[in-house]
Amino acid sequence: MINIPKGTKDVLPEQSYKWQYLEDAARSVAAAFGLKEIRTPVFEHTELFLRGVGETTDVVTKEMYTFEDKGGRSITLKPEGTAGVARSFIENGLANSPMPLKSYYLTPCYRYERPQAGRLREFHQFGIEVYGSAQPETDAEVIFAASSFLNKLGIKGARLEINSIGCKSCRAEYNRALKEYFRPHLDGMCANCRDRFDKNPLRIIDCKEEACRKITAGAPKILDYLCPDCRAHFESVKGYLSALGVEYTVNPDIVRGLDYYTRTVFEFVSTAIGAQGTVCGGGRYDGLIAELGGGNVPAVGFAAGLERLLLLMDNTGVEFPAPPVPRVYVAGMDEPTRKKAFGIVNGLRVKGISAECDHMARSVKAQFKYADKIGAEYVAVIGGNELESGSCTLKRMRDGQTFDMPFADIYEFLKNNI
RNA sequence: GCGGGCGUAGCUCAAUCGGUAGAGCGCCAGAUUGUGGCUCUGGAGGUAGCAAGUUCGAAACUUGUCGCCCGCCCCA
Repeated sequence: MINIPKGTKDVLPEQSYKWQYLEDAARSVAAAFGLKEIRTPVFEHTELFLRGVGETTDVVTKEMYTFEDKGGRSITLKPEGTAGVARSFIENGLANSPMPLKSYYLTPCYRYERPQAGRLREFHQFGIEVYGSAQPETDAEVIFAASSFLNKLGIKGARLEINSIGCKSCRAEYNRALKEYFRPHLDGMCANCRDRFDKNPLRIIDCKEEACRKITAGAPKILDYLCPDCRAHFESVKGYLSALGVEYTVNPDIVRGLDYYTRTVFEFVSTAIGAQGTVCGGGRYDGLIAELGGGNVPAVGFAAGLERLLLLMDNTGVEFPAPPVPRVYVAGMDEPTRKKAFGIVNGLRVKGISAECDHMARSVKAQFKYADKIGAEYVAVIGGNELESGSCTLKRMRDGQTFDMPFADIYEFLKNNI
């Protein structure tokens, strides 16, 4: 027996309607916000993620699915969606399209991690990317789009937390301040953070180790080190959010684990799905396009984890719309009547009505049971009498009411009886 | 990469002290000749994750291994 690879999940026929619901919601929100879909490959050159996501990040150093292809190229399955979109933006000269360029994606992503609640090795993201605008209202719009998406899904238990981690220049100053603060405490901190001290002191803020958290509590806050421009930008973003009635809390400890973020960062978090509470995360990444060899193009975006959203919805009792059912089941009895039922059903299908008939050589009674199980709205039986008269009775399963009509009228009847 | 928990039917789970495997749900068929849900009857379905070991005897005890789940880390 060969089983599914660790950290992956099958979406079975009985569950797939939930995924379709999520995806439909994503597409409809995207459409309303003027975002167009962009599809990029599932794998890219490894180099793209090294430069885009950041060589010191955990994602890059220990979580990527990297392999050499038969041509000797180093290839990596995308661990996130942004780098590929940025690459495509540059490669296709999209900087020459009318700005801002507003795009979204639905894609699987791959990270080699130990699976747990809300964390898989293959997972799916809905993300949006807006290129070209450095305006604070764009940040607010992106956050509002995320919020609208969650609302559309009926998700209530996700709290919005925002922060600003500044631009290159204020971050440099902040890093200096952090080092100054942490240096005398280094001995009491975890090995990980001692390592971060040199490579990326900002990341220490994010540490969950008890000892480190105590020390971090007194550390300087990035918000106190923002340059005037970044400060004004952050204030403006908050102002636009308030204008839209979006509730948020400023959490100065949000750092984000991907190196490309600048200025605004945000997360929608929930406590209802276990330890992996971030259901949607994003922010601004003004330096990414330049980092990847493109021009100086600012950008904002977010990514939402579809598995986590599904978990959250299931755990908080959010109702999914019922999956579609066959409008009608047509039963036959013997060779000629089964053939007639088969013809009627397929004729309806061609006209866009979902219809079903027997495939198991079952008795009429068993066909009824089956029709009931699959939720058919109406059932018709074609026997000798019906074949002769050219008409039949549709039985409405919900209440048992019956409707007589010629075969030829079934389509009209179903079309009008929603 | 590190910790903890758990592996018995498709699913959820039982089985006293070690005595040779069960229930509910689901699936299939039937309960007078052409009609669902409720009920009743019957049926199919198990290499007890796998492999060693202890024992007259292992689903149960021991070890190893694989898998899953949860947490750390990280992140969506």
